[in-house]
Amino acid sequence: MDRHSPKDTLLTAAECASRIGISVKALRVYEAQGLLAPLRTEKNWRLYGAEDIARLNEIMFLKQLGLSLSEIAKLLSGQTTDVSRLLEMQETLQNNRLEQAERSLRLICSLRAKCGSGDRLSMDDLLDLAKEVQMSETADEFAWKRYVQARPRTKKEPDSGELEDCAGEYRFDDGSVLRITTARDRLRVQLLGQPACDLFCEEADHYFLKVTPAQIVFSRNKAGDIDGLVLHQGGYETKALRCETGAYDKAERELDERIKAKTPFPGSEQLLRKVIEDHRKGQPDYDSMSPVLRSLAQEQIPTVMRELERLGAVGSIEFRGIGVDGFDIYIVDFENGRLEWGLAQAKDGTLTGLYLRPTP
DNA sequence: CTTCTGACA
DNA sequence: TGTCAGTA
Repeated sequence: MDRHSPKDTLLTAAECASRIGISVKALRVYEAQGLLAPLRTEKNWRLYGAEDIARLNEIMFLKQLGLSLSEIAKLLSGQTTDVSRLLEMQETLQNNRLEQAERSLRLICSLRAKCGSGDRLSMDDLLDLAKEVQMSETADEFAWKRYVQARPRTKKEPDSGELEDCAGEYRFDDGSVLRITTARDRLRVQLLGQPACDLFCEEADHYFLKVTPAQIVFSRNKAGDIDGLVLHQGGYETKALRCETGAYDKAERELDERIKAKTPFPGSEQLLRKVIEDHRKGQPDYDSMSPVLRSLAQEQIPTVMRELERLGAVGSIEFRGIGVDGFDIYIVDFENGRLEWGLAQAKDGTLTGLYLRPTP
């Protein structure tokens, strides 16, 4: 079957290379690595069509994230390029870089001002600076992990007995519990306060969700028994260890009691005030957040700052109750309006969830 | 004059 | 990846 419609322009290797700004050699190397498969003329000349250029975009995107050609080959094998998925990743990557650059620039400017006025930089200043540099280095890693996580997957029949092996309860470092159950021919995953989701097998011990780009990879001990799992979601990899059965039910009962008794997390109102003021200043305490929330908060900060500026000072805060997902819900009155805020904390006090929305 | 492959840096 | 040789 012809992959190209008649009106598609086909480019020779030289044209293709010069229009993109790479070398013909590079094109040949990509092809040798199995990344590209352009058409050929009778004389065996390469012809690049739109699909090949799309693939080339994908290759160059992954390359700029620091992946080697062989890693890219593994990632792309058997997949055809999904341009809209690629564009979405490009957009979030560049937005992240933009925000990262602005953060770095703000810090650098303030430190330069300090230097210029003759002050010596403090230990904290230098540590902050180093951390900032480190963050901009690792930021790209999230981008390709997210890309890998968003990759389309095809399901396969799991080996017999594997589903039963995986079923059980698992606890994350922050204390939250995840339950894996078998249902007919598949696994289901349940996180407290959230609806159960079907899991689909991709390969042995590797499962994926269809409702959201996320995967669960089970790990086995030397005896071959499942002893934990890693949740891949939102660019993050979070590990959980198998725990005693009943932990999930216990956590569920505790949550039910909290909901009935309307008991907020200890000190959560005070925490909310601090969170709001930190956001107003544009300096949320990222260290007290879970990694997933941290990246969300970093993406949202410009929007939230604008909103808080519009709303003005905080007036009264009223506790509304506990949501089914365990969030403490507050109605916050500001000078110029009111908002519903929700926040969730892990047992160790880490902020794991945060949202704000107009009051219904 | 150009591309292609394969070798070597 | 760049470059070079020997072809088609």
